[in-house]
Amino acid sequence: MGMKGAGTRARILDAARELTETGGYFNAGLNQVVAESGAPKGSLYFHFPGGKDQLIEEAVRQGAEELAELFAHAAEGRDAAGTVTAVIEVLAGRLEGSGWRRGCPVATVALETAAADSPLRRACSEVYGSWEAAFAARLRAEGRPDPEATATVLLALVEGALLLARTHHDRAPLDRAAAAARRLIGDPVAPGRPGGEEVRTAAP
Amino acid sequence: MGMKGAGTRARILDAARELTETGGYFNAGLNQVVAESGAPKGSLYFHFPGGKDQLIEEAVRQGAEELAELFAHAAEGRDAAGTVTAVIEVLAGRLEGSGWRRGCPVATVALETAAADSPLRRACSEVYGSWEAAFAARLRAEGRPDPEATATVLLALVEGALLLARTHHDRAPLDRAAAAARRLIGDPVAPGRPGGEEVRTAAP
Amino acid sequence: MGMKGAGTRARILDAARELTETGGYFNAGLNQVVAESGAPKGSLYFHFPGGKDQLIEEAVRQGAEELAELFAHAAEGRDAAGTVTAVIEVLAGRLEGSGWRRGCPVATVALETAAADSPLRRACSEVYGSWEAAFAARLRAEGRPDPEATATVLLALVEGALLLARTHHDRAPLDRAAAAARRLIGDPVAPGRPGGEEVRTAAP
Amino acid sequence: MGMKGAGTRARILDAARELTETGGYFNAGLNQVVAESGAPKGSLYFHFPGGKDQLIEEAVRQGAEELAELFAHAAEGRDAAGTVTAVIEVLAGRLEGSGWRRGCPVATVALETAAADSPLRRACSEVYGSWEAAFAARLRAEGRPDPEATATVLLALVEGALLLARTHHDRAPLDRAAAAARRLIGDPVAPGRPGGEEVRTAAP
DNA sequence: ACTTCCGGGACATCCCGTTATT
DNA sequence: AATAACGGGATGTCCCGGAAGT
Repeated sequence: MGMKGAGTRARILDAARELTETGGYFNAGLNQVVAESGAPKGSLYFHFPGGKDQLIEEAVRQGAEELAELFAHAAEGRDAAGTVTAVIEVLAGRLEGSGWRRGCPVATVALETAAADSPLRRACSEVYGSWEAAFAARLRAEGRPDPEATATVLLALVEGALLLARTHHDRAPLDRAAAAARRLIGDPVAPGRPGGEEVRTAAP
Repeated sequence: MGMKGAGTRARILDAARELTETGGYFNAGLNQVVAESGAPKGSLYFHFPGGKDQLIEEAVRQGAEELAELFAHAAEGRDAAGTVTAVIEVLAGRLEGSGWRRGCPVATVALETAAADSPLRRACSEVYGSWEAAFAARLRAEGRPDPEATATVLLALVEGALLLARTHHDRAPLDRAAAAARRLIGDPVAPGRPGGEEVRTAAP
Repeated sequence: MGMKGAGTRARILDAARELTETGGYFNAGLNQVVAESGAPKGSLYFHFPGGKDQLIEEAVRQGAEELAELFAHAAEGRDAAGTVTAVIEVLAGRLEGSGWRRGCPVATVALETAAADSPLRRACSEVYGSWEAAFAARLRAEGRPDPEATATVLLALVEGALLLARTHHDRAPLDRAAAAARRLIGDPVAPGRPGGEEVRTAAP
Repeated sequence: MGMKGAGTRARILDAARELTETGGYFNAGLNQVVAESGAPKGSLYFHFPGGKDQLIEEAVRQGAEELAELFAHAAEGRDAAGTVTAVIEVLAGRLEGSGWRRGCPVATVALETAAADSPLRRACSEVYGSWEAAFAARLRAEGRPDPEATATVLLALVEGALLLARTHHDRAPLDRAAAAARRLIGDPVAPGRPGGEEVRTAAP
């Protein structure tokens, strides 16, 4: 593949990602993708012989990868609670700064295809699974109890808060979710005091 | 309105609600709505002169109303924590029992229209707001601190868990969310001990 | 027919006439007629069992009748040349004053149906014929030569000028047509000097 | 543009022009255009991305261009009066020979869109303006007085006569208009006698 | 490796006319 | 005399995919 071809492919993918992130699978009309990317229509099926589904799947995966890097960056030098706070802060800024367009790049497509058993739905499931795994690893490294369950809950909390914030055009749900996430994770683990009670949420 | 008309209108709305719940705004093609409801096509714009947007908005509101009644029923004779547990239990059953089709009747449309400033998005926002208010009232009645924030967080948690469960075709996220919700709400309020510390999440 | 019925019928006809005059047969959608007249839709086929064609034909005839009265009024106390001038003046005022909507109430429908052999086209032909006859009678009374041909030419001139004025959004074509019409009719007929040179258009 | 594409585009345009000429904007249903041209429906929006309005505008302009060439051909070797006579003769033949379908390719659309402020109406206005200018130039070259006004009047006369002839299914109005046009233009300009009185319509 | 163009179907919308009901 | 609701077809538009032609 020549350099020009790679550039075209990347621009197509970028346009598809943005449109998908904004409004889901059906919002990303191929004509619009072609128009916004400036690519010729014929090129689309050269670069994405699998058609629209392949294009959207790659767009979703690329958007997910972008977020994964963001998570990794937020985790540097922070414990789990700090990481979640930082991640939510970045997500809130992204969302508000884009006019409430850029939320989770996976969620809309996931819901639109949830009933089917398509590769697209499986890709979304895979992405969510990888995020959960990444966060669970982070919690496990800190010695938190039941890291898998907590990771799932934290992801659900973030996704749900993103949904509410986008719908209300108001970042408050994200801030409230951040506070709740800190409570769910619990206090910083003191050195030499491996976890076991951190998830207690109410005083005896 | 005649009896026949009311029946047709209800059937149209039912079909639209089911299709919307399954896959969002674009999944609910009007042709399909007409086909599945058995209604004559000419009647559609008689009953919904506002076109598809009016139809989908009413379908979303109807689906939301259905869930609100479910919430109200789940709350009878239970405290807040028990209510959330019961609600999630019902949602999980509904979701799994429908072949992962019936999740939140609002979420998909909310995400698809989040970027726009349409009446549809505002309707979704309104519905979420009413759910938050209902749950906040429940928490306030028990004397829980900061009931608004907690209600938002609980709704986000449920919505996010529904999203993950639908995407994974696995109810585990909902069960994990239920456990986390109980922790977030805290212990039952003892009589004579009005709230104030219930949101503490870790022992000193 | 009761009074209320007559009123409804008249309002329907008025709305149809206005819409037809503005943009022809297809511009007068029955739904719009019903909406603008405030009449119930069911009434339409009670008052006009012949359907849309009957309605539009009556609307065209009513518009034509209105103009015929206008012509008759303009002719009072004027000779033929003065009448044409006055008629064009009124038409120009009507056209400009209505935002270039009210031109000839017959022409658009006539052109739209010219190819067919429908009652509608025949009605238009009839109306034009009656206008030609009326003007020919006026010319004959003044002793002008070949009144039928001149009447046809004058009508053509007026209709063509209305068409140009409406299209250009500029009344100049009507004023130019008025001047030409005076030239075509010629000098006032002197008593005792029966016609023969009246069509001279320039002074010696 | 490939050869095949150009052919398809031309056939679409031809069908649209014929249907428009016959009965105006609404008579030219796109389905019928597609059917009569034999073009694939998908090609329509490839060749005319502006949709129906673009198609009809181009059809009107093409019909107008065809007539402009006809005028130019009729003017060769004839003075202004002879040109008008020849033009009307050709128009009458065209009209009668087509079963009263082919009149002015602009008029119907012009009237249907006269009230709006659409590009379509402006295109019609432009076409009429160019015809007036062409005829005014012809008159000016012969030294006729006030060529612009006369050109407008002649165009109005021809358009009006076409309207009447189409409506009546009778070419007489055109013949009468031709005679009147000759009178309006006046005698041939004698060499060495630059205009000033040429608009005299009757010999002393 | 890319463009033009074809292909036909689905979309939401609006059309005109009719039927039961009152 | 009028009303609510039906009935289905036509409209213009846009869709995604593939084929022909460089």
